[in-house]
Formats: sequence, C-alpha cells, structure tokens
Amino acid sequence: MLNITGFFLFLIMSIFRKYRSIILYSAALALLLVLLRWMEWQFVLVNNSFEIYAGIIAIIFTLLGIWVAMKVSKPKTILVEKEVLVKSGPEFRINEKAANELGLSKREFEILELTAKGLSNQQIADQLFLSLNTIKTHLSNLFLKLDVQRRTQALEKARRIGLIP
Amino acid sequence: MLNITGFFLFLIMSIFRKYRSIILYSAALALLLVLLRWMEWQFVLVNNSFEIYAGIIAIIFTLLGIWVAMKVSKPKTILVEKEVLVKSGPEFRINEKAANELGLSKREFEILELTAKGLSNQQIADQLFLSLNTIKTHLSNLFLKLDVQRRTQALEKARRIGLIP
DNA sequence: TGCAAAATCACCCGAAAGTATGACTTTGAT
DNA sequence: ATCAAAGTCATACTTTCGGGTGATTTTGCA
Repeated sequence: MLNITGFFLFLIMSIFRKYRSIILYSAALALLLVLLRWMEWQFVLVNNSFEIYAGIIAIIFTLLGIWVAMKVSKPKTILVEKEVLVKSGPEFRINEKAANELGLSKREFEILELTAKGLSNQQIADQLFLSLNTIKTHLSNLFLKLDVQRRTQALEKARRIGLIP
Repeated sequence: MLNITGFFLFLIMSIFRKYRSIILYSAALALLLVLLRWMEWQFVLVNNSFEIYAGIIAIIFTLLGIWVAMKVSKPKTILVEKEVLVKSGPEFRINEKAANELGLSKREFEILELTAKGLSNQQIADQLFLSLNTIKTHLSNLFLKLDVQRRTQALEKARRIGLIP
C-alpha cells in the first residue's frame, strides 16, 4: 500500500520537476488574473472606462509573453568560444578558405559542426529551432558539395580538408 | 515640384522598408484594438462578462508578445574565435591505454577505426570478410562500452578520450 | 527594385543503422 | 580440461538517414 502511494508521490514530484516552468507560469497567470479582478473592481466602480482597462491588460500580457519567450528560448544569446588550432606552420584558417572554396553556406557549416558533435538530425533541429526536414535538406546539400553519401563520410572528409578540427 | 514630392515619397518608402517590422507590428496592434473594440460591443451588449473579455485579451497579447520576442531576438549565437597554439608534443599511444580501460576488444577497436573512415557497416563487413550482422553486433557492444547511441556520437567520444586521432 | 541564392519546410520512399535476443564456435588463461 | 570472454552469425523489429521533388519565404547584392 505504501508502495503505491509512494509511487504516486514520486510520479507527481517528477512531473512537477519536469514541467516546473509551465506550472510556475500558470501560477503567475492566475495571480495576474486575481490582480486584474481587483483592477476591474477599481475601474468599474470608479469609471467605466473599458478601453484603458483593455489597454493595460494588453500591455501587461504582451510584456508577459515577451518574458515567457525569453525564458523558454534560453539558448538565444550564447557566447560560443571556439578554439581554433593554430599550427605554427603556414596553414591558418583553412576552414574558412576551404568552406568558401566549396561554397558552403553558413547554415551548412553550422549543421556540419553539430553533426560532428554526434547529434542526430532531430537533436540538431531542436537546438536550432528548425524543422527536421530543414536539417535534412541542408545536410543533403552539404553531402553534394562534399561529394559523400553518409554523415560519417562527410565528417571524415571535412576533417581531412581542414573544415573541422 | 515633382522633385520634392518624389523625394518625400522616396523618403517614406525607405523609412517603411527600414522599419517594416515595427510598422507592421503597429498595424497589427491597431487592427487588434479595432477587433477588441468590436468584441467589446458584442460583450457589453450581449452580456457584461468582463472576465471572458479580459481572458481573451490576455491570451491574444501573450501570444503576440511571444511572437514579437521570437522575431526580435534573432541574433542568437555569437561566435568568438579563440586562437590556441597546439604543439606536436609527446602523446603517443593513448589509444591503447584508453581502449584497455574501457575494455574494448581488438575487433571492436578495429571496427571503430573503419567507422571513423566513414565506411558503412556493409563496407566494413566486406573489408573484414565478416557478416553484416557481426559488424552490427560489434558496434552495438562498442556503443554500450562508450555509452552512446549513434556512430557519430561514438566517433566524437572516441576522439575526445583519445581513442582516435 | 528585381533577381539569385539561401533558408525554410513538407511528403514520400527505400536504405542504413541500431536494438534485442539467441545460438554456436574459437581462443586464452587457469 | 574447463570456463569465460571474444568472436561469429541469424532473425525480427524500430528508428534514423538519405535521396528526390517541389514549394514558399528571406536575404543579399547588383
């Protein structure tokens, strides 16, 4: 018996942990609604100005929406430090040049790098806020430009010609 | 005279182009306000349900805020390149030691290397005179030992821990 | 201003990769 | 000689990739 209740407690806790932000947002929204109710009383009792009321709600919730979006889409402004290996020899910045010679676009190069980190297409899509199909398309074009058939082949070749460390 | 009017037209057009998103947003907002005015009429005339009205406004403007935030916060990742000198120091034969520590067998390591060259499972099977199933089995075991799910992930990890150059 | 390239997304289909399980043989060490 | 680990292979199933085609929107440049 205790086992079952414990299980449910655990379940609830894990659900809370998982969707904490959503739950917190809901709570904040509820709070705001209460606040609005109060404001409603104020305005209705004092003067029946609908428009001011609507405007205030609009502004507040616009800001709220912006805030939520900022919160949710955390990885927006990350500062990525990329270490570029500089051999003392005369081969600097091959990746840039090689990429230009091959005609790789920014996106293609970016996705190539994520591929090199072992991410699946779906994971790349999630990370870049893109569709899975888009990733596939970019990779297809990349494969054409690198003249390969598989992602592992692409990585090997990219490494060989200095596109990737 | 035509010159002056033309100039102003040009000016307006260029301003429009420059701040198109802002102008469009303003327009959308104005439209929404009109819509709200209409809804206000509806609700006021039909039944005086303040809360539904407020809720609708809240939802609409929350979504609007989210949308705006998404649009505005476009510049995501700032890429800072950091140059690091690399020396061809004395680091031989890490692979052997690392392989032993992980408990990789000879075959598994061999197949890992072929995978790193971008070969498909079938090509590896052909090259080693083995069955495709055998390659899959070895790779499965390798993935277990490396704690990964995909070959690209395996390659990344293997490279990271020095199994592979 | 208009055009080409880049970027985005969708749908379909087949191939490749990965998972799980079981079985048999070889090898190496005690 | 025995036993465990390594190696080999199979079957069945699911998931992921890759190729092809087409369409729309954004962007950068001439």
